[in-house]
Amino acid sequence: MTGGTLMPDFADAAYRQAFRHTSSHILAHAVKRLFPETRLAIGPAIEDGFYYDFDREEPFTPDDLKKIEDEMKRIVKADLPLERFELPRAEARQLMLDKTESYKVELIDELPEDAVISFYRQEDFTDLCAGPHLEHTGQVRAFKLTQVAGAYWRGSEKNKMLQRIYGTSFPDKDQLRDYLQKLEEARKRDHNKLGRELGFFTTTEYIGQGLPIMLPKGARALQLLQRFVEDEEEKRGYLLTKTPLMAKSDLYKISGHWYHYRDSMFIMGDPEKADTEEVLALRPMACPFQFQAYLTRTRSYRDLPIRYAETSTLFRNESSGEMHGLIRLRQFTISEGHIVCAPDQLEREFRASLDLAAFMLQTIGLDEDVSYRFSTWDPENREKFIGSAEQWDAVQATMKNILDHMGIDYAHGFGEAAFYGPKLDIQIRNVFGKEDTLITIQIDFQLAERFEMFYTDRDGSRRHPIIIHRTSIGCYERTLALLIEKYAGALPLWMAPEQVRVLPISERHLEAAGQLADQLRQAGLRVTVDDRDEKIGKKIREGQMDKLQYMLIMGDQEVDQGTISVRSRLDGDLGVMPVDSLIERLRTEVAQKRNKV
RNA sequence: GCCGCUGUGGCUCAGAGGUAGAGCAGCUCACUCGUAAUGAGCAGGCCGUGAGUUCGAUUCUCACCAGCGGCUCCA
Repeated sequence: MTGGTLMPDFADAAYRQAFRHTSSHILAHAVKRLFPETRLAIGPAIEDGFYYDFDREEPFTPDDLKKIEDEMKRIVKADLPLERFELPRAEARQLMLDKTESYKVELIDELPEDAVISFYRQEDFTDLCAGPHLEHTGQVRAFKLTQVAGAYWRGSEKNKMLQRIYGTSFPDKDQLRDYLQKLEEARKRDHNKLGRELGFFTTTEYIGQGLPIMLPKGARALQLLQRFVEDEEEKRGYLLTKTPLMAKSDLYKISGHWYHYRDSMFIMGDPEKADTEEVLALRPMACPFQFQAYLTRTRSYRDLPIRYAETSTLFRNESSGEMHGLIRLRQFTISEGHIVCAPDQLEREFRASLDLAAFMLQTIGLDEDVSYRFSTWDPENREKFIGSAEQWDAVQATMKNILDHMGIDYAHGFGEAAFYGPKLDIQIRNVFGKEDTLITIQIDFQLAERFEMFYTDRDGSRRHPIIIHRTSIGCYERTLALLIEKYAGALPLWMAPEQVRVLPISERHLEAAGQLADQLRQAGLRVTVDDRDEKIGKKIREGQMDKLQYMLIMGDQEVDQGTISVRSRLDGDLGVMPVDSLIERLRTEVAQKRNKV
């Protein structure tokens, strides 16, 4: 390896990064050979591969990708050495100017004064690069270009959109093949495909983007999740509210949404006339509504904390390219709650909120799949946030303190805070590896003041409470999406829309099957009967494809003996058992909310 | 919103400048069946929507709608 001393061990992250980084240079080299007019932007290694951003008038077609891959193969086969060299700033700049690489010139100009400016050269291809790299292009034995996508220069939509070519690479063909195969397997779990196939949800062009129809299976699953969340919150001292889905612009003006969030709001009427006429808007968040509940009477420190919870449906006018399956929607429902508390209660309530979230994740089986992100403001971007720097610094320090006390291992989300305060986001990756926020817990030190929310303290003084905005299970639709992916559509029994299906072997067992179904329903189970005139093999096959956890076979033997033959999705034929034992078994599994993958 | 790809019966997909096929699903009939597909027959499509090019378009062009992968934004 040049510019480093790492052993060629692909399991080592640093080596892997150099490997992928060299791969991106090979990609850029091939592109420059085939399309010399292309300008180079940047080309880093990423988690499972690499990309390179190019500026070229013509879009790269799938055909071009093949040609580029072939050219890359030639570069690999030539086993070109990568040479590192350094240049003083002026010469470095001139080199890139000579090559008309304007993006590289821009990068050089922004390097700090004392930066070492290094380049890597393979044959006639030279790229500004800190390295490190592999020694020869021949080491990249297996690679594949996976897709082309648009990406803004320096990640800002104000800049030109470049073309990004993604690829992945490995030391040998077997590893590449395994990786691509795993990717293929993962895609079979894609909730957006599986969820539709299994009949959880659908969309229609007449209703619109980001507005799914929850079909009976999906609706039932959501209902089960909601009941669970609402019951658990009640146990933990939350008070239920049910607030309107819309309000006058006046409410959002106080909260600041009107000024910080308006582009994402559905507004009925002319927003320009909001100062003189009644203009209603669908709510993008329920916080100001619950604050109105708090304001119905004077509050004492003895009343605090007050924990409000609501299964709240929200509306956000997302841009067209942002909607995705059940992950990003224009109308969605979250387990929203606001805890109004005194400063000395903050840590305890924050911990309790996180404990509740952790309990939820554990119960639905996603606890192993999440990561934490501490999202703070960006002092350079004052338009996006309200409040003073002193306030932000203070509350962020408080929050960091709490998180560190709790020993939470978090990443830092710079500039990712809500406009009114910092957050702890619980992040999860979907089947494509894309990260989204599942749960969020936010500390708000602004809105109580704006809404003139007070409590009377021990000494008789009026103080503003602090507010924790939190979700306990997050957005229900998003959670369902991740559950479908996690369990490949086979939801744990307690939240399965159809828990058991009775399969009569022939027509003469229909009556007994119906009676069994009734008996199971009496025991609180969700049961159907496959009463079609089909062979048992076919019914079982379709039951497996429907991802049923349990199928019950009813034939002569069972009718005679008063037993039932049980087939479980995971363990196959469990043999016959008395109906009472079956009911006991299923009820226990439901009561324990058991998760099996 | 931006870049790219896609859009043929419920689903998976063929197809070609002269107005459409297969498998599965559905329906009917026969079979009454023991742990992942019984057989035969029938029916089902303004080829996403609108405009343009053309003697003629589902096939070519454009716009819109919807779906997908990114970017930006975000629960």
